[in-house]
Amino acid sequence: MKRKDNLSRKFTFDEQGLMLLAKRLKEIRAEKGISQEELAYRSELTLSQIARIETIKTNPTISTLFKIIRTLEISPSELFNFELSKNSKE
Amino acid sequence: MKRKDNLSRKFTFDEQGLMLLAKRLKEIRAEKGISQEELAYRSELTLSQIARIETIKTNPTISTLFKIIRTLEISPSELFNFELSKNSKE
DNA sequence: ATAAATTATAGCATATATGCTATAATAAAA
DNA sequence: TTTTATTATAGCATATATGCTATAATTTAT
Repeated sequence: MKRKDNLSRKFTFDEQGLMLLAKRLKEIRAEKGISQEELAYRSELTLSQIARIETIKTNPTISTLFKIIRTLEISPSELFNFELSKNSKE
Repeated sequence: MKRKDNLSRKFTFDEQGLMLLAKRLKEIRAEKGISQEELAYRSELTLSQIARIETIKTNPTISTLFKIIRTLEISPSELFNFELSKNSKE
């Protein structure tokens, strides 16, 4: 069988960052007064994906976020207007 | 069989945004004088993934970028310090 | 209180991100 | 030029992102 003893292989899921991102997205979406559904529609994403991002159920790709950024007519820096702690592991 | 006529289902790959991101990452990495390999090591990512990002071969997840941001000791806004055109499709 | 709108969950299918391991191609240094 | 370091490619395996479709839960409006 030789399954490759690669059990440690793990993908990243940065809770802290994702949490801050979710918060920021909710804020901006609220400011603009647009529903998840409308954001999804205008961004050509699905409602479920927007909801997943805001509830921290997914680790979105940057392209997905770029779509949202374009729809909200903000600059990337605005969505990422928060700080990460030095080391999430501590 | 009923394969579900879902041939239009497409994932996002925002060339323009990914290109700007790659450029920005290279810039910052150069400023800090750190090699792809060292960045990979310190970020707990692989060299191949860093290279893929810089050569626009992948659409990284935001958590992967957060790891890089932490390693470079910058704020998220610094890596995303660029503008996207209104609509990438035009 | 009830209807309507919005947000959150869920499960399945497919596309893709990432790790891992080599190797190749380039660039920098000797 | 010949090493040496750095960047770029490649292929396979596994984990996960996302679409799609319902439905449930929650919030807001009437």
